[in-house]
Amino acid sequence: MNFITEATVKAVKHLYNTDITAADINLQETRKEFEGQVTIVTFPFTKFSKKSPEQTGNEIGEFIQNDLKEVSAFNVIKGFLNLSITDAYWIDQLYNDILSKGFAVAEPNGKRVMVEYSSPNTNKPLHLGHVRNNLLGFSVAEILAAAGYEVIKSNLVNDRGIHICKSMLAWQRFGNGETPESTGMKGDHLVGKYYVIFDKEYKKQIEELKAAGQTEDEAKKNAPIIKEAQEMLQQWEAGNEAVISLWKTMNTWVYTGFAETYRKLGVTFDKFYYESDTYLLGKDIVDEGLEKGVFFKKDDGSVWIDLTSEGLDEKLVLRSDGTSVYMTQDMGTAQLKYNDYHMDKSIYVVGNEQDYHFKVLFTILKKLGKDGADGLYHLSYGMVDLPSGKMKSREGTVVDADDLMEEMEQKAKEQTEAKGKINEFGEEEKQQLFHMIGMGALKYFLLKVDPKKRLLFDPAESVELEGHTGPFIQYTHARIKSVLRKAKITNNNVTVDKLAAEELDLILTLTQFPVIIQTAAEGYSPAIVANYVYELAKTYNKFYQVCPIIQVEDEAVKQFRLQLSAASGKVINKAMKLLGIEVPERM
RNA sequence: GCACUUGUAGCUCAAUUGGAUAGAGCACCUGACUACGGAUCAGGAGGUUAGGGGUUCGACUCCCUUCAAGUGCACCA
Repeated sequence: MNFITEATVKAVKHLYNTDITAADINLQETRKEFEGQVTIVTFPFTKFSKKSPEQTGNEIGEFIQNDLKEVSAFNVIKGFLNLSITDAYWIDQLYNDILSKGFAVAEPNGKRVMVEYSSPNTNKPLHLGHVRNNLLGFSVAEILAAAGYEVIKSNLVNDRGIHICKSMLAWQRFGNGETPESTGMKGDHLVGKYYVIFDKEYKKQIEELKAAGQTEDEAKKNAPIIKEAQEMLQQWEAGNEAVISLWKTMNTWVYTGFAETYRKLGVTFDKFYYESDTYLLGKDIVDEGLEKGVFFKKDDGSVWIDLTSEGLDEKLVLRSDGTSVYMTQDMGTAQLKYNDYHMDKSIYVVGNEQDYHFKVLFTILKKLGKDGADGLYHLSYGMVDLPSGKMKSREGTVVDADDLMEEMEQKAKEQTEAKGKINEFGEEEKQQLFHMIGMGALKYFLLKVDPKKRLLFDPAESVELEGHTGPFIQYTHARIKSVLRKAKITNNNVTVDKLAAEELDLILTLTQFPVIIQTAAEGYSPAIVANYVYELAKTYNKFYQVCPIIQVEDEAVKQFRLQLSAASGKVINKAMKLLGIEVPERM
């Protein structure tokens, strides 16, 4: 729509002798109830036109209509100038833009971005909250790549700390040598089982101590099992061979399990960082900060930064005993990542309970004048709630990722078999399809909501395959493919005299796709893509209902509609790919 | 208590970033196929955009305020 903007700039210059830029022009799609396809909001121009909005609109409209052969008519309603663009222009858009190879393929913008997501703890399996994180991270990475960035997907694995020692200790104590092989359990689930066992035992001991007269706080500190876990952590840090060996063994179980979950989720990573490697980093940055006067040292030796002038608090960056805290580590890891990749932007996909932490971290790095500090962004997302309330691991109300995916596939299987359209599929082909549909439902359900909002996960609604869902869009794709199987495209450039309203709508929607990608990339929001592709599928279905394709007699019209269908299928496929969702040929 | 986030139809979500009469899906009613795929389409009903003020040609969107929900405010990660 650049040519409209240019003509508007020209019109304003000519009529009112005022220079404006493209940014001053508010272009939007014309609302359905009015004539035209493109609308210019002319209220802002009245400042220098010194005329009523209507008169201003008419003058600009007249100028543009004379200036551009593509503009066939215009009308003005209040401060809205609606332009009608010729069918010939839209048909040309279909062939030379939408159906061209380069459509919605952004030029590389020469910028590199890292998206860090997933970042699991290695003491328990992934749950629904992680699923939201993983899908968001993966999709944002795809969208950024489509918008022209070079993308590195990274995963910072939290593989050390007291929580890991808890699982290790409980396994040592109560495990009887169980392994994933001996039990047939997925490794991450097995380790998670012992994390739960630890917690049970810990609670039991707390109760015992309380019964013996200790306060809650005392009991929590003095329970023998927690002391043992702490001791184990110290041994781990001291490099005790037996502890390290157990740690390696159990972590390997977990990684094998995670790899399976990631594979099913369809997410991938280019680079893994491990906290066992990075937890000591950042101390040199503390020194640097002290030198630069950004940090200060208290009498007890602890190091702080004063952020009260930024509206934040004082924050500890190094303990009085010289050991690191979370912040120290994250400063060091940020530096490490930057040294590795020199990226222009660095996205952290982390839940919104850490908003404050990242605000502080980014402020510190900026104050230190670190390279890349301006490109830091916390993609903060809301928690996932269940209809019964919050997910709590200790109360066993978490939704396990593996179980969830299994259920979704099962539901997809039932529904698909009931339709009976894929009876000739082989067994493996069927399984793939069920997985595709089940995951399509799950992914779409989680991604269609604005990331920053809390998400209510209603299991009954999530397995729904009708309405505003992933399978609805997949179905539309399968339907298009079915049409294209039955009638072949033989003419690649056929034209028609006049477009039906539904055809025009469809082309208009299709042309928006590149803009949608850019908007989604700027806002780090898969939801924008998700809502767009739903709109597109609906628009296609409407077209499909009203406009016969194969049955139409006029061969030119038939060919044109086939092309339009092919274009729709292509864009649906691409858009869904940005969400990490596959679309089937039939279902 | 302080800070941040959120609040839109009965429910789950949109709204081109300040634009026209706030749109979809689910649920509820009414219609459309012996088929170009009905996992679809057309229509009906459903709203004081949490409440109240303000800013302006124009406010779900910006500002102030009240209310409600969530999260954070460790020498934990």
